[in-house]
Amino acid sequence: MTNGRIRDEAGTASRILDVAERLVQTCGFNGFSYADIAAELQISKAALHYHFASKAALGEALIARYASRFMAALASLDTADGTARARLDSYAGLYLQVLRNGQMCLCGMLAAEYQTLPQPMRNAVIGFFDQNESWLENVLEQGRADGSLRYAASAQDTARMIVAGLEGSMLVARPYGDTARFQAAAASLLAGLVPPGSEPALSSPDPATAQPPSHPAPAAAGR
Amino acid sequence: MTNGRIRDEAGTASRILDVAERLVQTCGFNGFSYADIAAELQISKAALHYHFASKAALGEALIARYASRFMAALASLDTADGTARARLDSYAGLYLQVLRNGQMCLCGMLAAEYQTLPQPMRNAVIGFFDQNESWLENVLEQGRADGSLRYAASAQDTARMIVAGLEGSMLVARPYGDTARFQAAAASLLAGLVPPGSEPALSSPDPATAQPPSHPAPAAAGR
DNA sequence: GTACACTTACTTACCGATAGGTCAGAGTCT
DNA sequence: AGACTCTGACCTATCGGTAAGTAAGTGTAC
Repeated sequence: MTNGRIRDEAGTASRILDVAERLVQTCGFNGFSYADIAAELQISKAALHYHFASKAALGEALIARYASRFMAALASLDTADGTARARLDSYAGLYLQVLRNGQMCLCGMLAAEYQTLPQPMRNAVIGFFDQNESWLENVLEQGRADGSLRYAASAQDTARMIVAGLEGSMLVARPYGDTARFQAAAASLLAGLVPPGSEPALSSPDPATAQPPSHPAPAAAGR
Repeated sequence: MTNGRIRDEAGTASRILDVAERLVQTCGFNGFSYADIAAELQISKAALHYHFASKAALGEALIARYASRFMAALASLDTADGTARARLDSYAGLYLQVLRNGQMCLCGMLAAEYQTLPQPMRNAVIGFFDQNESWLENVLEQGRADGSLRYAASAQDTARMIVAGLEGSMLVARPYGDTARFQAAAASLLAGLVPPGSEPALSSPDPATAQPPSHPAPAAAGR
């Protein structure tokens, strides 16, 4: 009612992005087709091409939106008060949220498929990691200042280690369908950054509430 | 001359595995086709189906051979004397060797594509990680005994953190085409496991010999 | 030792399904 | 009328996989 849209007020383009994003994060960029999106949205493949001329263009839009949202989430972490260490935990929590949906980080997935991606997508993936890294560098330096974090290597190397460690924790935990696995790995990872005599970093998986590993059949639907 | 083979003494099946392995580690299981292998070996696609009835069967054989070789490498690390810490460094070195070829760990790549894999391949991927984890657990416990390693969490959680951290370091470093990035992340990762007042873990990248990042064009050929 | 049966390791030709993509036009809104 | 959004029909290329055939080697009987 707010506007004259026929279909949905959500906007077809953004609904396409929603579906495509989920598919990439679940099956990879080479693991789905325009037909899959069209079927799910019950529109024609040609309609997809109207909104996104090519799959490569869709991919670019996908990364752009994902990165913009992710950076917005990081900016919102910056406004909340608390130690750098707390922000680092929240950062890991962002990854956990994605994994809870049975999904991989969009850019982590695309990093695996990097060699098969068109150049503009490659650049965007690199850009995403660069932005994460520089945000983390900032947090790490603040953590060194406020005493909530302690690390021997440079802030840059440590930031790279954190990005890599969290991406890898998602990558490996997802096949097991076990978020506790991610939490344990992440906690163990960040434990190396905590001054001695401090409480554990990321909340360790509570055996009472943690979902048990669903080894044969993880969350998301296969194909 | 040793036998009556016409083609090559290497054996067609193993040459198929060689090419397929490289393709999976570079482009992913969904990123190459039987035609790619056939073209490279200059044989027909049907010949591939003679040796491996389906792509799924090829994938299973691929993981089996990769895992068997990897475990053999781990066993050989066990025979060499030295601290647990040294074996941990060598373990990270195995990953580095793969990355130097511009490749991802086979099972790390397949973990990303997990949702699209046939069930037997899924089981094999899980098995690979389980084997790595238990080998690492062993090393970690020995390291605690011989005093060369120190970690707060359980050996199991720490082992999972190491697998995840190294896989993630490969995943992220590869798009940058920069092995130094991997080395820095791995060193920073393992630094958390080293008793205070000890030399750094994995040899940090030497600025003199390290290859510079090849941002626009990494090593392997695109498609 | 040579004829015959059988196996191995392929090839050529082809299949139906699906991939990403194009194009002319129809329906709807302002 | 014109812009916007979308459909149906269609295109070519490629996907994994199959059927039938063949050249060369192996094993066995006589």
